[in-house]
Amino acid sequence: MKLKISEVAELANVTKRTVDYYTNQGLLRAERSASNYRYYDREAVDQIGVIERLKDEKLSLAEIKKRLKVDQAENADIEELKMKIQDLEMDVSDIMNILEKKGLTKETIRNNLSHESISLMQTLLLLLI
Amino acid sequence: MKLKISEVAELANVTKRTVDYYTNQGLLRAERSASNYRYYDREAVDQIGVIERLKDEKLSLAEIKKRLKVDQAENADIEELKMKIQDLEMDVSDIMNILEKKGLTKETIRNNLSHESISLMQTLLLLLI
DNA sequence: GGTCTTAACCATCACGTTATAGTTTGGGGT
DNA sequence: ACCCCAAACTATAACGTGATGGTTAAGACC
Repeated sequence: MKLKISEVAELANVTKRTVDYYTNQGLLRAERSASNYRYYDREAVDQIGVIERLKDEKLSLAEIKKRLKVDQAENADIEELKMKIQDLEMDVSDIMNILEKKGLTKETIRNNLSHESISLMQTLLLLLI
Repeated sequence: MKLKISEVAELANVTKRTVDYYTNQGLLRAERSASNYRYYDREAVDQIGVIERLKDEKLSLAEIKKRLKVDQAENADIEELKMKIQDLEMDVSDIMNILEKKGLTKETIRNNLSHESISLMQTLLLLLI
């Protein structure tokens, strides 16, 4: 039998809000009923235990999520990477097209691009060149 | 002169958290400094006033956002650009995540990334920095 | 005027909280 | 057994909160 959010929360010794948050962040998976209720299976309780332990080791939820993804998706990394890079190429050329057609300013662009993204791109280029 | 978040908040009679939230939800636009600080122009203060008034009429922020978007539909280009750039950001961070997780080599990456794409990214960065 | 320190500020994370609106369920009556 | 209802549960929105880790700006000192 599947568990509702408060049952999961109690069994895992966390609050409902925590289960809610983890679910929204994609660290926990839940079925949805027709009425949009979440239903978890028992495995979720253990999963929360793992998450809490990793948190004690100062990992952020984002990092924990990555680690969990690795455990479960182990493989198709390079295929994924290939596809991501294709997407990236398309995005970049789209952007450049827009930049050429419209006379948008440097500021307009920078205001819409997060600084993390810029530094990520820089890092990527540094790795490659 | 541009305003910082707490200045906007005080002038508009809302909390910083509210300004933060509206900004994240895309109801308010802010420039970002190199250090990632948000800088608003005074128009933002009035904008918040409009939002609060619409909230009194029981509109949700999502609905308010749509209404504001219509008002400034002239900015379709920028919206398009924004979305493209968001896609780009996601792609880049995805790629970096994979790069961090796996010990993929420079060669593996370069083999999957076209030469044109690299130079496009370089151009983009040159425009911005 | 330059440098150095420190208090005040800022961004983000990981939830907490309150309000609203919809859902499920254990009775109670018939 | 079937219908009705209130109590308990649920999802989501819109912030609030405390911790953490950077940033900026205003003096103090040289």
